[in-house]
Amino acid sequence: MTAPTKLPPSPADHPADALAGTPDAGSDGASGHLLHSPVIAWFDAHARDLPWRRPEAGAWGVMVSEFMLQQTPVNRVLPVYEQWLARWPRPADLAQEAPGEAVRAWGRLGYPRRALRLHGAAVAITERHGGDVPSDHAQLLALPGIGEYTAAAVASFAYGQRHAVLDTNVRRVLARAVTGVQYPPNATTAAERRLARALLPEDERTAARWAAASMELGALVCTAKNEACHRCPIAAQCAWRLAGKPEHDGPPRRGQTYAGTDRQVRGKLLAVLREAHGLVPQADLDRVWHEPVQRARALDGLVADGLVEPLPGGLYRLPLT
DNA sequence: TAAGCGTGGGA
DNA sequence: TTCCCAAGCTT
Repeated sequence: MTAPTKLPPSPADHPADALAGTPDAGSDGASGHLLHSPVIAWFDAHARDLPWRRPEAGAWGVMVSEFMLQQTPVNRVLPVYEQWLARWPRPADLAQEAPGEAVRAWGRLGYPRRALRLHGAAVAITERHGGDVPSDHAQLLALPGIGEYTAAAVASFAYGQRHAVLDTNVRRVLARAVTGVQYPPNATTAAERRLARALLPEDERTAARWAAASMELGALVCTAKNEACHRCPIAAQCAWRLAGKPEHDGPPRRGQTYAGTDRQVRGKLLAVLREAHGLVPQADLDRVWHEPVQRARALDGLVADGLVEPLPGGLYRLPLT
């Protein structure tokens, strides 16, 4: 039970009701939703001009951006996104490349398995969908590297469909504005999905607008730290703020360990492979980490993941197939 | 369900 | 410097 002790007297399983104008009022009618209208109006005035939001980006551009933005900040994605789309303007262009080229072009965005999966998705789109990014949520979900969030995001942003787009930004906005807590749970819960669905405007175009707007609000105003309530269009209705902004209790938010882990070693190994042009001898890889057991384990992991291709004679390269 | 998976910037 | 965080997915 994550509901705060003090909330408007609405049924616990239908918290959205508390925000509708009247119990039976449509959530997107001319009367406007208590959250939708101000957030969408704010978005119209303050949305960033990001390349994947421009019409010419197309569904492929949206999809590429969503892969790159999985756990990577916008500012770091921007230059790589531009180069990627210039080089591979359509899924089929990427599909005919070696997967290692995708890994190399991915650069330092992090989590390079995403590059491999994006390549795999491009192959699947070319083979199964005639080279066009599918608009169907289930077909998107079936592609490698696409989970619940990304499928909803592509369907909504690229095709204007009505889906609950529940990313970390939206989760935080809903946790605060509706549930009245500082942070959402570590893992997405059924209650959060229910709430996001309940808050979805009926009208398809409005729903898509709401998805982008609520996400942007979380990214620019309702941030994890140093939230800017004075710039928030729904500060007056925010349950968390009205409750006096109580600090997160409960279990500590899961942190990410990195220093000294296999992950760090994998990163160093792959950096060598990325920057090399020809085949890389084992000795060049051995130089990145002093501890041989962990080094070997990390390299084995990269091979197992398909990020590195081992060749006879102790040589390595990014995958050709 | 929880752990594993990169990288770099800002507080 | 250290810690926290950034449009998640997969197993």
